[in-house]
This record gives sequence, C-alpha cells and structure tokens, in this order.
Amino acid sequence: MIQKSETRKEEIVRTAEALFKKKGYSAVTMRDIAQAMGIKAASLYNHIQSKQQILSDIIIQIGEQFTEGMAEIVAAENITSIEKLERIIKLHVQITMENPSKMATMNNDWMHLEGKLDYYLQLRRNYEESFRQILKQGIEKGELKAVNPEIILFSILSTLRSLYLWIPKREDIIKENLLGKLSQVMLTGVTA
Amino acid sequence: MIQKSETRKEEIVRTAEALFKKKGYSAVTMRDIAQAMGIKAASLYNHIQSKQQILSDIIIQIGEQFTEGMAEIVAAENITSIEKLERIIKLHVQITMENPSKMATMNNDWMHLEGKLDYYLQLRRNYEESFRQILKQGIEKGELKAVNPEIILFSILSTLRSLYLWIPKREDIIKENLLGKLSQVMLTGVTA
DNA sequence: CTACAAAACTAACAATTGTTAGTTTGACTT
DNA sequence: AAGTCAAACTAACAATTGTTAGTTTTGTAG
Repeated sequence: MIQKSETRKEEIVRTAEALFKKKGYSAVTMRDIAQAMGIKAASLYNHIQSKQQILSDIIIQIGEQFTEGMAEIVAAENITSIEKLERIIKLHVQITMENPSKMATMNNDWMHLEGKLDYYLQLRRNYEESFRQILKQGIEKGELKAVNPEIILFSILSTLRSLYLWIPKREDIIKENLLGKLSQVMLTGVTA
Repeated sequence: MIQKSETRKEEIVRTAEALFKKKGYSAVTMRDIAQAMGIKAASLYNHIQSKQQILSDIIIQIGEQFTEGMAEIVAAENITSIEKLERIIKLHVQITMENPSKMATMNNDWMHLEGKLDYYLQLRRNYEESFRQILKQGIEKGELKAVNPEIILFSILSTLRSLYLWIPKREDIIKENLLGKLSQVMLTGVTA
C-alpha cells in the first residue's frame, strides 16, 4: 500500500487543530503552534499563508465531508427514515473518530472564519435542511413520533455535535459498538 | 414589589457575557465591552477588577446554581428515577432560559478560568457524578434500559448543554411546552 | 450653592499579537 | 566540490492587548 507521507503543511494543521481544541482559535498564537513543533513562529510561514488559512482549511474540509455524506444518504432508495437516521449517526461517529480535533474546531470556532464564513454557513444550513426533510418524511410515513421536528433535530444534532468531547476519552466504549448503543438511546429512548 | 435595580457592575457583566457568547472570551477585548456600553475601556475598571473576574463571576454563579439544583433533586424522596431525570431536564431548561449568555460562556470558556478553574471542575465532576448515580439506580430498579450509563449520560447531557443555542431563537416552541416535548424525546425516543 | 462621591475621561505602559524581510543551515544531486 | 532547494533562523514592524495613574465631569444631598 502506497502511503503519501504527511506534508509539513499538514503537520502544522494537525498541530494547530489540537491546540485549537484545547483553548480555542483566538487563544492560540502562532508562537504556540511553532513551539509545539519545536520551531520558530516565522518558520511557519514557509508552509502556510496565514493563521486564518489554517482555520479555514480545517473547517471547510470537514464541512464538505458532511455535505458529501449527507448527499449519499438523501439519495439512498428503498430505505426507511429510521435507517436514514442511523446512517446520519454513523456518518457523525465516523468523521468524529477520524478527526476529533477538527470537529472541535469546526463546532467552536466557525464564527472566526473570515473569507469563507458565508460558504460554511451555507453548507451547514443545507445539511440541517436535509436532516429536517428526513425527519418530516419519517413523521408523515408514521415511522417517527409526531413531535415537532425542530425538537428532534435539536436533540439529536446536539448529541452528535458533542461526540468530539467523548470519543477520544472512551476507546473502550467505542470498540464495543458505540454506534449501535448510541442509535438505540437516541432513537428509542432510555425508559425500560 | 421592590426591585433592586441593576448595579453598574452587573451591567458590565451582562454586556460582556453577550459578547462572550458571540465570539468567545479570548476574542472579546475590554475595548469591545466598553464600546458596547458607550464608554472607554479604562472606565470599566471603576467597577470591576479584571477581565478574568468577569469570566469567573459568570461561570461560578451558574455553576453553583446547578450544584444547588442537583442537591435538591438528589435529596428528593418517594420519586422514581424517571421523575428525577425530568427534574434535571427542568433545571437545565429553567437556568438556560434565564441566562442563555451565561450558559454559553460557561460551556465554551471555562478553560480560560485562572484562579477558580479547579473549583469549577470540582463542581462539574460532582454534578456529573450525581447524574450518573441517578442513572445507575434507574437501571437497577428496572426503570431505565440496561444500557451503559455513560452513553445515556453523554447523550442527555449533550442535548441539555446545547440548549443555550436554541432557546433564544425559539420563543414559540418554548411557550407551548418545550419541557414536556424535550423530556418525551430524550426519555422515550423518536421512533413511533 | 456647595460638597462629595460615583463614574467618566485622557494618556500612557509593557507585553503580546500576526506577519514580513532577509539570511543561514543542512541534506541531496550533480 | 559545488550547486540547489526546502526549511529553518534572526530581527524587526505596526497594531492591539489588559491595565494603571491621575484628572475631570456629573448628579445628588445638605
């Protein structure tokens, strides 16, 4: 298997996103990032254009990954709404397991985007709208409870968006089917 | 009804927390806060000791409110675990409706606490541990599904901690029983 | 009208910020 | 041995940061 090794720029982004996760974009300085790599701040600029570009790279990459994933789910045929919800949950778990720090950065620091803020917001609105449509169809078909879809949307999405906080700490839980149990709790509740 | 009018310091905190909610503690400057009040940054120091004190006031006040609320729930007798969960949900909805910006600040900027970080973390650990105990009792008594309590805890708490994002935008939903519907979705799920 | 306290102001500080310019290092290739 | 090129370095900048000191304004009670 050929493995393209990490470029220096990717290394910087990876270092930066770990710091962003801990303290947030605004509280992390270029000197912090440089120090974590064992070099001086000015050296970073041989590889990246600006601090803002690091943020933008992180958020847009993940945002587009969600957009693609949701498009596939929407396009899936012969599938119940419940199964679509399960696939949404799976999408979040997968992306979060592979990029916990990027997820933290997207969730917490999107408002510091400068050039690409509007684009990001559009991706997010579209994603949420697709989610809403799936819920509405589920209610129409009688597969979901007839509760205000906004409440369901809020409730599920809040949990999924917080996954980055828990996944890195709970390797144990993950290995034994986080996905199945999480789906069970979110879809069928907790009462016996 | 006698109404103690807001002190200047409280006005500053209220202005600051709204800005913290939008951009986060680190991205808000003392000049931002001052400008929002129509005065100069130096004037703030007639009323407060430091930027850090503003943050600390906000977070500790809310943190202690949760601690007190949870203590009452734990102490309640002749109550099922389900009813305890409902009271936890009610506690979050109430505090969040009354202090959406403070909730945002506590959730997003606690890591920037300097003097009182350890105290805050202790409050939070105790709160989560009480929550966990309630879940375990519920499972033992057969009132809750026998799912790993960590997953239930994570799932419910994620939703409750995100309430600050939605409550200010959804006056409509709130008036017609947010509490009941949210409890329904979180406790009994969404499948029909 | 005067006195006093609250709350604003101006001016400045030392530290830190993101970033640029120009230079040096060090590992390969020829 | 000489040349090349990525990637590090030093030094500096202009702007912004939280905060302080000292002074003036404002409103109210005697």
